Amino acid sequence: MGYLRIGELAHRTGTSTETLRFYESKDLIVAPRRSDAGYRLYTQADVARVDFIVKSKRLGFSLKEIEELLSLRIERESKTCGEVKKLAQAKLVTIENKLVELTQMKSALQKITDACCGGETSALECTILNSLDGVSGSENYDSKL
Amino acid sequence: MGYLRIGELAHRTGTSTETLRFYESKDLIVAPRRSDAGYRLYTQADVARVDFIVKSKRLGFSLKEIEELLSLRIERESKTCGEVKKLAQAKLVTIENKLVELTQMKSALQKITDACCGGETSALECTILNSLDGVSGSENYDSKL
DNA sequence: ATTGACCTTATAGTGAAGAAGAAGGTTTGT
DNA sequence: ACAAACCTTCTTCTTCACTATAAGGTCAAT
Repeated sequence: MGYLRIGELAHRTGTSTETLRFYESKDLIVAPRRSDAGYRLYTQADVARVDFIVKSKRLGFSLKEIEELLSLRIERESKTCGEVKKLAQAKLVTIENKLVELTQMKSALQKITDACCGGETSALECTILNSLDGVSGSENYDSKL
Repeated sequence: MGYLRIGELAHRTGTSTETLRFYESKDLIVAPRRSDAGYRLYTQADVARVDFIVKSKRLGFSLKEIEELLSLRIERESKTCGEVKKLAQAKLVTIENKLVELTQMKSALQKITDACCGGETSALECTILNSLDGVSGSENYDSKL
């Protein structure tokens, strides 16, 4: 009971059937069992997995990075517990950097909406770059992780 | 004093000269003044602008979206104060959604690093999808903004 | 004055992430 | 029983965001 065909999975996750087959070809989702006619049959676990992929993409992760996140698990004899932990911690740093940058961006936008219309700041100076002054910069980001 | 040529700007922002010319062709950066020989001469403001572009890209914004963010300013007769404010608020919603998702991802990864090695959870169950259970889902995200 | 490291434009090529289409098989409703 | 709406594989096309190459001009040092 409860199997989904590819169209239904696409609908629930806001993707398309082509995209799902593409993800399968890239090993982002595991090849599901098939019906007698050869139709793909998905489960709820697949819905969660695809949701995760969609979300991660919105956050700027590439499919390759998403694969790494999804394969963060202990695989007997292939990956030790410590290795997984190390990888997860590296990803955590990436995410924390993104959080900082997003937060800066948020407060810059808030400054614009708060101050520029009816605020004391001159309207012509209200750009996101002005609002970011003092936080923007190429310092402190390890582009390679 | 203090002008940068394209190579120096590329170096300071972690981009390349080709990328900078490409951004100029896409109107993401304003065509700078030129030297007698036709060399592009950039200022500190350009450094900030490119830094912003690079950062925004890491956060999953497309070049088109970045252009929108950068053009959030009152342009006499083309955009009113209220229009800018409305746009900025829409962007704010997008960013807040990203913040929520990133935060969920962060705590999922923290669960992995905290619980999986030496924790009471069975090592084989330690995947990011398990950690995300209960928060993952395709609910509540306005994909169009 | 010439070498090397810069810069110029223009055009072509690449990789990621799909989207579209062809040709055909399956399932469901009427 | 037959049409509509699914599904299958395979191949080609598109968009985005660069990246590389060609052919040449500039600048600073030796």
